[in-house]
Formats: sequence, C-alpha cells, structure tokens
Amino acid sequence: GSSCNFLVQALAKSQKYELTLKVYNRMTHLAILPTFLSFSALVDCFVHTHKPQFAIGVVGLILKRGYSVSVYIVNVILKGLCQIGEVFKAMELLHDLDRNVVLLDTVSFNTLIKGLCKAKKLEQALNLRFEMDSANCCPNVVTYTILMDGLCKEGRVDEAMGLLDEMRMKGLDVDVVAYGALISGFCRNGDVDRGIKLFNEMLGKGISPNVVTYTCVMNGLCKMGKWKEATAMLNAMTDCGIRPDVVTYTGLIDGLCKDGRATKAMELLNLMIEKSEEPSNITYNALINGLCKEGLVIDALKILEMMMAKGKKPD
RNA sequence: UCCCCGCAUCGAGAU
Repeated sequence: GSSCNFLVQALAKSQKYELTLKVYNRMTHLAILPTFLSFSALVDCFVHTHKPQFAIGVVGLILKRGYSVSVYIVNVILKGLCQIGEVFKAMELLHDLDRNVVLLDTVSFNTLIKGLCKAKKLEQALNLRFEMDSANCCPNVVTYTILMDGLCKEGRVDEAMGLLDEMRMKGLDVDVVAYGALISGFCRNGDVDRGIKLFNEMLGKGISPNVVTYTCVMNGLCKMGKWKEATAMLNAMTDCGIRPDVVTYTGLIDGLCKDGRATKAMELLNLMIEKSEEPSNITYNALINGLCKEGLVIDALKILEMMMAKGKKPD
C-alpha cells in the first residue's frame, strides 16, 4: 500500500503524468487507499495534462476521505483552469469554495486576476483587487504587477501608472518585476523615452535592472530604429555583469533585420554562439526572415543548414 | 504538538 503511494508521488514529481495515472488506477483497483500526498500528486497530474476538471473531482475525494484541502491544491487547479481558457469556471470555483473548506490566499486571487487579464476581462480583473481585500487577502506587488501588465498590453499605460501610485500609497515596494512590466509597456507602445525614464528612476531607488529589464529597453530602442543605442546597451549590461541571454540576442537580431541590416544580425548570431548562448528556433526564424527579405537567400540557406546541423527542426 | 528554514501554487522580455 505505502509503496504504491510513494510510487504515485515520485512519478508525479518527475512529471511522468500518464504513468502516474496508470499506477493510481491500478492501486484503486487493488483497493489501496490513496494518502493525502497521493491525492495532491493526482491533482498535479490532471492539471499538467490539461484536465483540471478532473482535478476538481479529486478535491471531492479528498474531502470524502476526511482530509482537508490545502490552498496549494486549489491554487494549482485555479491556474490549470485559467490555462485552458476556463477563467469563468475558475471564478465559479473561487466563489463556491466555502470558507470552511479552505481559506483562499493572495496567490489564489492573483491567479484569477492573471487569468482574467489573459481573457481580456480587464475590468473584472481590476475589480477583483477590491474583492480580495474584503476576503482578507491583501493585494501585493504581484497583484499590481499583473494588473499593470494587463493594462499596458491593452495600451492603457496611463492607467497602469495610476496603479503604480496606488500601490505606493499602500506602502508596497515596487520591485524589479513591477518596473519591468511598466518599462516593457512603454517600450512596446513606442514610448521608449518614458521607458528609459522609469529605468533610471529604478536605478535611483537602488533597484538593479536584470536581463529582462535591459531586454525590454533594447527592444524598445530597436522598434524606434535606434539599433546603435540598443547595441550600446548590450555592452553596458555586460559591463554591469549581466549576461545577455537568448531572448536579448534574438530581440536585437530581429530589430536589426527589421531595419534592413540582416548582415549585421548575422554577426550578432556569431557573437552569441561565441558566448555559448544557444540560439533558439525563434532566433533562426527572425534571421532567416530578415535575410530573405533582403534577397540574401544563400545566407538564409546557410542558416537553415546550421539549424539542421544542430539537430533543430525548422518550422 | 510547537517554532524556524527550505521545496511546491501567482507577476515583466524575442519570430
């Protein structure tokens, strides 16, 4: 009995979900009672295999066995529902859960808010920050980051800045991720100047930018055709001890390609390989696209061959 | 049983 339970837990932890389910089924046929941890493992399986509905069923089993449901399990299910686009099912679950069954926490609400943002239900997402407050779950820096990001992605950057003020009024510390959401928002909306202003404000507060922060600004610069400044930032970040990653390089490569400088982009590909940063399919796609647009088909073919040689499947 | 600490569940970047 306990060996089956351990097996189920171990399999789930090593992400062998299908196998976990098989073992679980077998053990129930053998009339072995699952422990609480096995139920948790089962929930993980259903969520990771995109069947969160079944995970809700497991919650029922847990209660039937007399165990109590942890907020962790609920949060995993909420996330799973949001991921398959069932935000409203998630909302239902949130409201149906009796306070006696489990006390929701800030993570539960944040998960829902993120799901609503992804489903473009911004107003509902924004309202949920008040509702959570009255459920004794204080909005935190993550809550505000999700909302600011959601607003920025809808082009509502000024409202996002309003939320920045609001979170400050609540005494919440703005961290590098929160700044990143706003910086990315401005840069994406073609307002690099304001993005850089925030970047500097952040520096002034003693918060160190990370690779994501730099990448956002560089992409903004590229979008404005300022690839020289973007390249300068690549050096600046390296000098600060921050290592550009595949996303950073890809953004620059794409920026150069969009500006008709595919040859320069090729140099950058070589640079990243030199620095042992592995290009991704997205990197290759951006470059091949740029080369083709400039009629450099031979070079594009070379890149394609390079991909294949590395065992990557062109898409 | 209690406490502490880790590990799991929520947030920003590329075609």
